[in-house]
Amino acid sequence: MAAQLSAGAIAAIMEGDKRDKPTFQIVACKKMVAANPSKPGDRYRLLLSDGNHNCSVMLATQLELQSHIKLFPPKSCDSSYQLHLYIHCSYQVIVILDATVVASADSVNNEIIGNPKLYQGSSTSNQPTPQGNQSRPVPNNKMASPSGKQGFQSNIQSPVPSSKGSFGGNFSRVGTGLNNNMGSPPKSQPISSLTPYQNRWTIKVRVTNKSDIRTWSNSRGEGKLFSMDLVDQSGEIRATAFKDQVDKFYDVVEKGKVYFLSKGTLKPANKQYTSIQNDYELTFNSETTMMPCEEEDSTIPNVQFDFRSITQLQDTNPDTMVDVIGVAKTAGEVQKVTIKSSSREVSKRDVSLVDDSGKVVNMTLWGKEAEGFDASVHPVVAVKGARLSSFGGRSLSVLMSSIFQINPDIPRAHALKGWYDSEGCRQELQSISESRGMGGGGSTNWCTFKEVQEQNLGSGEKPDYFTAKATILFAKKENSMYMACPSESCNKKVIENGDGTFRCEKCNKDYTEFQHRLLRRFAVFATLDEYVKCNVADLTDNQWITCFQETAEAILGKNANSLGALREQDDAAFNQVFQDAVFSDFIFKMRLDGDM
DNA sequence: CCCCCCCC
Repeated sequence: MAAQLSAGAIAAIMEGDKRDKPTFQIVACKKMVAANPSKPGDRYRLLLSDGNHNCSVMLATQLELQSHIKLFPPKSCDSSYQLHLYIHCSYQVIVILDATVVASADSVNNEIIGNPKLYQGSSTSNQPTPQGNQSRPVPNNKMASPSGKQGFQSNIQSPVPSSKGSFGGNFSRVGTGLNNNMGSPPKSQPISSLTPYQNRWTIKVRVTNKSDIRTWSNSRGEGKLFSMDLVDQSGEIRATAFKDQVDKFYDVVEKGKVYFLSKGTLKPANKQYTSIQNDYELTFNSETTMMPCEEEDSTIPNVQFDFRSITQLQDTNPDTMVDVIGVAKTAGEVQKVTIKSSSREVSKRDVSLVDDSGKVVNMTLWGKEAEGFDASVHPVVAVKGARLSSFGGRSLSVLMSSIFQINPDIPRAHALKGWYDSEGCRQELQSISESRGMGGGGSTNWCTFKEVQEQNLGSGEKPDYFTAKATILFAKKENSMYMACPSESCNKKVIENGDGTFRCEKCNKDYTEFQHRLLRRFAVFATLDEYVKCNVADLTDNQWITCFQETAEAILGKNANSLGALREQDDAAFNQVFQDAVFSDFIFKMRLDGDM
């Protein structure tokens, strides 16, 4: 028994009417060129028939609907299927958000029902394609101002199967021209319906995050950019403005505000750098317009988190971006660290984050967020787009692009705070981050130097870290000490002024004293226990390593200042210190710098 | 067209 098609539904939908769960037949199916070759998700365009008309539609990729595709693989494109469809119609493009098979191709003998003609617009006289009415006037966002009057309610029956909750019906249909009066509110479509296949659209979005302006310079050129996170009921997307667009939009865009945003280039998103849930991201171009929405529209949500519990982080691949929420149980002191690549100094603070999955994770804050953080009141911390790393097992870093919120007013935060105050604060929770200074731990990368070579460690752009048991073979004592600035954590080499004072260029100050500092080079031989047995005489795997102050002091068993004094007073004893270090064994945690 | 996000 063949199901009835919803005759006339295509024309009705295209002309602004709404149809609940119309039934169509799929008369053709075409796999599109992958939008993002690195992503397995394919994109399909279907030719639907309501018995009267054909219409080309897109399947939304973000939906679990992809599983339906298995029912009509490209091989059997010519077969006919009937689908019970929930559709969302937006600017000249119908995007299928959900569908149910109600009849197989076999049940209609693989034949096309009726004699459908391509739908070519409401006036069928001279519209060559369904896109043929592009020549009609389009809403002019510069003239239009939102009045709060709602347009066509798409009234989607089935919520999008997504963690983001229900897919509200606040999207409007635009652009068919029929009910498009100039001066009416800008019509918008959902973020989730944006694709590279459609280039005229308007979305109504809240800016939930806005970056500073950043400049870049590389082999492909240089320029400046800023990026922002945009959210509506249907989802989220990241947008970036370059160069001229920075000048045009940076001051217009205000975090938290709602905008009508029209036109831009959609391109595949690189998920490596964001936790924004969209296969695409948006690049502003010369046609892009962005109009503030005059009145606050509370139907446009704010930041959308997709939290993972701390225990789940153990099973999440490192070097990905995650959303996390937890209670700050403890926080370390602010530390000043010097960035190797730029010699820049930044503040960092490690925070222990706990949640009701019963686990603790270490999260690093940087800069002002590190300096201003107070864990004594155990605030709830929510982060969108924290970087998960494998350091110490699993740990987190809050990036410049992350959204970092303290005590956000969301249900999950209140629940966590309640859990912490009533029981969590007294529980002994297990950390998924190795505590600092520990030599062991499941994640320690034990290597011999031979293995370091075999694995090409240190050949990437980033440094590699490994741990080796090694024997000191030789301690080079020449030029191993220098006169350093006496001020704390400066360590800059001072210049002797000749009058008994010492100049530090970094501090721009003269001092009456200096401190000795060590910068040591040791030849070492790395071993693993079974490796040493057969290779102890083989010194091909020796390695020069550089040790800074604290490590060198540990190896030599003397602090730098006493060693400096010894050098001046007793040359033989000074030399003996270096001799004594030879053939002693240590466990070294080493950094092998990349990009050498 | 960025995608650096630091340290152990």
